[in-house]
Amino acid sequence: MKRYNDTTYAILGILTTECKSGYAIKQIMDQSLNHFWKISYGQIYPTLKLIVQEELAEVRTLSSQGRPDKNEYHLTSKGIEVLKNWLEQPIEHFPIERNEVLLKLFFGRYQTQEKQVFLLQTYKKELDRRYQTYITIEQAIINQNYNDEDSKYWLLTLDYGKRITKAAIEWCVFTLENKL
Amino acid sequence: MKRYNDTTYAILGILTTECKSGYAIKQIMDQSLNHFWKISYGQIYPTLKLIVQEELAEVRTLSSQGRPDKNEYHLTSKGIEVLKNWLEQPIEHFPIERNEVLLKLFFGRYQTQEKQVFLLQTYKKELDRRYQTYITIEQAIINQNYNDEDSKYWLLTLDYGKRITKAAIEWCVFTLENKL
DNA sequence: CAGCTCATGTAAAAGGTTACATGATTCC
DNA sequence: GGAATCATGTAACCTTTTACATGAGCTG
Repeated sequence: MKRYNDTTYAILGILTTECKSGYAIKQIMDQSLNHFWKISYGQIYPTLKLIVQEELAEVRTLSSQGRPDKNEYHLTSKGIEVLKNWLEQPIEHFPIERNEVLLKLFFGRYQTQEKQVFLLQTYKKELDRRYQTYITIEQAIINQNYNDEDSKYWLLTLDYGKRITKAAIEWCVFTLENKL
Repeated sequence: MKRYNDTTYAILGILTTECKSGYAIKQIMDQSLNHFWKISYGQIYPTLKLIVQEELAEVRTLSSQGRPDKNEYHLTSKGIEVLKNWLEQPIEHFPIERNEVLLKLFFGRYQTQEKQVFLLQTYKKELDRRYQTYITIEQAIINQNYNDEDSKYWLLTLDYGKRITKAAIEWCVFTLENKL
């Protein structure tokens, strides 16, 4: 079976939900998947074109008065097959995050202690902000989609985000208190 | 001050250590920075060329018999200035890791439970392997470089790696036991 | 004598971001 | 009246990976 990149599979996956336009894909990405996947319009629209070319989805154009036309993409059975096949394949590349904060700290010898403290405090603020965002999304999913089959899995990914973020916050606190 | 990309700063930073050739940069990357930064030869050699062009480092070619010539790159004072300046700048992009495991789990509805379990077990194995690697590197740093000023910071980044990885492992265990 | 390590490098392709262009509606 | 939202899309650019090329010495 022909292979596509992960971005294509991510979009294919989102097309199984209510989100069926380029704009809606971007929205759900920024809201619900933001902690482990993000994507720009510069990828979304060309990828949707590819998906139609490959007959993984069909496009239906809805012209609403006033607003620009909306393209709705609906998965074909081939599209669903391709998605399911990808889901069954073992993971090839386990993620290694690129972390600019750690990169700077790695060369901390060339920085003043004051700047190091500032770096970690800023990082901690960002992590705190994220943690709160996850809780907000979690509540939104629990309130809105409690009978949706998807929500179980969405909550699992959020739990991951929360745990990782909490560990990172604890590292910040510990490092600021004891290690610099 | 002229801006370069993070890869350039990473290499600049490594050139402050004993590692001064393209090959040695790749080695330390794969060993000590691997948990938050990685890089390929396809980036290293062109970037080193750029660094010399920009007069951030000077190159000294050592021809050893038998082995191919070795290029040693030594930072200029301008190079050190550029590095220090970057270290002082606030972080622009806080990392968002792309996680294929979570992406697949997000669409878990289209996968069998059996495959979900396998996915998480494989991920856990990889995380366990990583955790062990961090401990090994930690020991190596403690034994070899205990009087090196850098080692303090290197251990801090390893502590981060360990904490994050441990949190991820705990999520795997919890999810496998209660949530699928 | 096969395979690994040391050592440098390039070219093509893939992947991704940013900036731009367009334009109506709705909210403050 | 200005800003945000809805909505689509492209082009240039930047970044990164992969595959290739070369070749000696050392290890089992």
